[in-house]
Amino acid sequence: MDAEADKDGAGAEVWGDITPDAARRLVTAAVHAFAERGYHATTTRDIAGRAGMSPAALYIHYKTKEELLYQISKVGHQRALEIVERARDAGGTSAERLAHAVRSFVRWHAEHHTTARVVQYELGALGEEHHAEVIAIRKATDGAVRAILEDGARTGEFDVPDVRGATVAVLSLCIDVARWFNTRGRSTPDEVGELYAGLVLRMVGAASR
Amino acid sequence: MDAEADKDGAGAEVWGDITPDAARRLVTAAVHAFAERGYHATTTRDIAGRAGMSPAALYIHYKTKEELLYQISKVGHQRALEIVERARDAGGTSAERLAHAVRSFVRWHAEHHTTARVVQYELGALGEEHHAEVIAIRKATDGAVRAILEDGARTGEFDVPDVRGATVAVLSLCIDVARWFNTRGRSTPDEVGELYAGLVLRMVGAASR
DNA sequence: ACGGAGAGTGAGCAAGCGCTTAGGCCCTGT
DNA sequence: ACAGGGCCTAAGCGCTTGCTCACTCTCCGT
Repeated sequence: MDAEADKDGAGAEVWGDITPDAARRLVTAAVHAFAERGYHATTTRDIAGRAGMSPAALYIHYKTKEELLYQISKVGHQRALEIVERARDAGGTSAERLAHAVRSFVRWHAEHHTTARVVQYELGALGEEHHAEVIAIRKATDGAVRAILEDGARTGEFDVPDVRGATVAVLSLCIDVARWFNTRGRSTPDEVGELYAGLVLRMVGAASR
Repeated sequence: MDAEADKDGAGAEVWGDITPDAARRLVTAAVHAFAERGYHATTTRDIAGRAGMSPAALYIHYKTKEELLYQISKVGHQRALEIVERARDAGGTSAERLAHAVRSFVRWHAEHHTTARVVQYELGALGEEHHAEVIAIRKATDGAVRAILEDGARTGEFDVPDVRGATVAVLSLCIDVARWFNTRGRSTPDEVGELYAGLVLRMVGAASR
């Protein structure tokens, strides 16, 4: 837990290391615009305007509008993958690792719900090659969660007859947080993460231990 | 279970009673186009083309492209609401009613995943008034699920400390089916409904009874 | 002092957008 | 026989879109 306090979920600890300054402003502007209206309803003029520059300036830093989406989608997917891989490779019981995965994955989707919304719901707007690249990262994420569930099922720690189906359900539950979460709601990202970790442990039959 | 066999989920038992014939063809064409590419990326020419008519013909049956989305969104939301209300008002224990709700709600989202995708993920493209109308239906859906959970929590049938949070999680899990389900996948709508009903019962602590 | 690279702008192009208009075909009631 | 409404099309209007171009400004090494 380092420096954050990111009011709207599209902030520094995700895009902080992009240079030059104008390129970073463009990315965060695009994240907000894409999350609010969707990729296709966002104009390059809108992005440039939010970043405080003229429409033409966008093309100095990015070749096309789609490349801007690609940058957001790729980095976002990589961050999400790192989170579940860290949980998969952590120590402890399968239940602890699953709880860790859900807690941090959900917290990321809530905290960065603006970015996450673009990452999870705008990938259909990517070009063919970029789309395939992102799908590969998603498969790895799916694999990491499934690995935890398989471990727990094998050791008898979980009661999961359909590992593949349960994997889909767990990921589904977490991803959908990006759709409904908003900062003006009742719960904090930490609270949602904690609640969801508990719900998922019950789902896989690990709560009574 | 009446006449169905709806190959792609945008079919007869949802839009079958729209007249005249051309209007129905336009709606189903729009459902497919919106689900595939999203509302903003779909052109009126594309919709008309899929329906086998000229672009201008669209405006004989619908005032605007947005009104087409509104029709789809409103009818779809109403159908979804009916499903959970029927489960809420059914007889049996809270667990039976919850299982019924999840099973049929999930099955609907899987069977009509094309329609459901538009219903669940394109409502942001609606105009202000239409959006408000649809949000009201969604609140009613949320209320119906919460009512079942509250019943079970009051009678001690469920173990749910946070009813509001659990309601969000249950609905979230069901809705997200529309995003990932496809007919070329491993599971049928019935199978996913059954699996999810079981997972949700465990989530609310009702499985061990 | 000054040439060249990097970063930015104002104007605007070609294409595509949602939607309208003028007119034609065909069915129906009288 | 024929007026009138319902349904449809070809053509196209006004506008916005993603993106480009010619150009300017500022900074920096020599």
